[in-house]
Amino acid sequence: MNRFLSHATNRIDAKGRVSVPSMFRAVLARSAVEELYAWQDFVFPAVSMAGPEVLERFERMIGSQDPFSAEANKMSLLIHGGGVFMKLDGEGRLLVTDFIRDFTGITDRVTFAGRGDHFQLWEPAAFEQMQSQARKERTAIS
Amino acid sequence: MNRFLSHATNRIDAKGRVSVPSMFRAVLARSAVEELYAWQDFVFPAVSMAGPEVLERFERMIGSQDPFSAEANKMSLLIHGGGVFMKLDGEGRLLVTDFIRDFTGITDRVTFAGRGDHFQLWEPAAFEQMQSQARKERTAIS
DNA sequence: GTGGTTCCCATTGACGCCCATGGTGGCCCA
DNA sequence: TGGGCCACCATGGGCGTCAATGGGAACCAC
Repeated sequence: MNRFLSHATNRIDAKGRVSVPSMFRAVLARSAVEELYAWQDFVFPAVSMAGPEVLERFERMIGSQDPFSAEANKMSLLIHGGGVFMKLDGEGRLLVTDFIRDFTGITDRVTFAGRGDHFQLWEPAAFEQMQSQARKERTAIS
Repeated sequence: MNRFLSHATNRIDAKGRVSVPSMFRAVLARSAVEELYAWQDFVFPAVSMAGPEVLERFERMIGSQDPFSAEANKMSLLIHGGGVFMKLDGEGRLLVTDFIRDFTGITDRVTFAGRGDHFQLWEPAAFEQMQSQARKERTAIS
């Protein structure tokens, strides 16, 4: 099963690096992903990461629209302006840049959360809160 | 991946220069772009930049239209009248001219935003605001 | 000349690449 | 089943390189 599952919280070191959980790195390795596409989530204060094929999927969505429309322009503002390629160092760590910090509120610890075909970086408290919130709403439904 | 991605904010120095993020310069170098074509975005208060091939693409679009139509006329006004060539100095900086300042409202800092096949210069607060607005409107994406 | 550019060079801090260490869990073997 | 060994993962830090920024001086145009 090649999915991103579960969640874990790791510490950011003095140089601003954090280890990606080995479980997630294993999924990436199986898909032979070298470079990660990271984007600022469209709903939550979290940064999502996956292989470059996700970006291509997003770009196909834009491609189906009038390239000069305000709609396509705004969408590109999010997936291009709000996205970036990242790569891990030799030890499987990534640098927590301002691009990530400003959007998520992350300071010294990161919660990695699996989301199936991608995973996300959260500020630990924000993740806690979002998760219990989702649980509440879910029980209301059923 | 040869795309303009992500966003970053740099300071304008006393001479009115600003460094183009190295990530973007790398993309330009890979395409062997020497001279940049800059134009005013059709929707937002931002100045876009890319290699000259983008101008040629625009011109082909005009060429395929009735040369006496109001559409072709307006288009030419935007891409020719609203466009200019620029080049970077030895350190990869560009001069922030009045052409750029007047249209974008940029004063002392510039936010560079990747847009796939080109990148843009924004007044930092305006970018921030536009992006978060786009995010609110487009929650349907993911 | 005067103002605005362009071409160099200097500085400082950030980042990439490597190697080191400690802690934990799994596994093997007696 | 208890002990011990080993592999792997998270984390720390050194050091060389590069990017972003600042500023001097030559150069050009009006």
